[in-house]
Amino acid sequence: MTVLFSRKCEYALQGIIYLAKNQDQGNISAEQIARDLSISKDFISKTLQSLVKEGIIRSNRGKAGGFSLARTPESMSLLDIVLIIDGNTVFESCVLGLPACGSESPCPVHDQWGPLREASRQMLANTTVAQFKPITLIK
Amino acid sequence: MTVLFSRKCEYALQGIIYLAKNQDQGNISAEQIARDLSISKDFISKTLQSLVKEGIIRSNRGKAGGFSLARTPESMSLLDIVLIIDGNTVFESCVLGLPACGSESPCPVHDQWGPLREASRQMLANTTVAQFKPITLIK
DNA sequence: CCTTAATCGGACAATATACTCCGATTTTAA
DNA sequence: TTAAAATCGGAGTATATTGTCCGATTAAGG
Repeated sequence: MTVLFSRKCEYALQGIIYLAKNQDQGNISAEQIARDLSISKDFISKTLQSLVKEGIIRSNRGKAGGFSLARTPESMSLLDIVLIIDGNTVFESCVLGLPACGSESPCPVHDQWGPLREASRQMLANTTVAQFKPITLIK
Repeated sequence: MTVLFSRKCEYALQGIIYLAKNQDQGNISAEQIARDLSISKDFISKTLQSLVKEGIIRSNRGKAGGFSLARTPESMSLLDIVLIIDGNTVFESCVLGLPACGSESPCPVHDQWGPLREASRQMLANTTVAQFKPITLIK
């Protein structure tokens, strides 16, 4: 099991953080990202393509092509990426999977989970990709 | 994607809550549980067998057999069940999946996620199966 | 114009999770 | 003793996720 997000989502986050860290290099190939982050080139490539479709990053084909940010890293929150890749079901449904749980007939942890979920959401919404620039991505 | 726990874990929680609610009936068959919770008989059966192995619930074969709680519902926390089925990786590793993240070199959300994770854990640890007795499980 | 290097897209393979089937065993009770 | 009803265990199937392969397309540069 992943902690909270899918593997694909985790890679998307790592990839976009990598692009922010190396923003000055211009286009960065999937090959380079894959090598430095120790993940599959084809998989990170596919994942980044999803972000391209949403306009979060840009891609250029051909020689000297690659990926680059489409906006400033300061304007991209982690939540933006999470919502694109995993959607927002994490922030909805009952944490215990109880079908009848809801505000009208809450389960015993419903009212406790709500604030925790909201705090997680805020944490992701208030953290920008730019804040990861000084962070080491590799082990 | 499930919210936080595997489907199997969610079923285990629902199953054990069902047993607590109907504790006075003695042995309860997987068939009855499956029917009332609208989940597969074979799957809930397998899932409950995991809990039997851990001594959380009891099982009896043969006619009039079925499952029943091995301890009082007041003494069983949600965390007990979660740890048995899903383990505690949810309460460890970096929420973003960053390989290098840890207390010595934390990612930007590391210090925020820690308390949230701990609060989730406490929520599960402090909530007993008994508290779900008045809760409706079906939709 | 040709080679090289890159994304793109579709199909495919591998793995993990979710779920099913069925025969063996156990127990109750007629 | 026999039939019914239940778990147990092992194997198998289905589906979703994860990861791979490769040919088509695009662009740069000699």
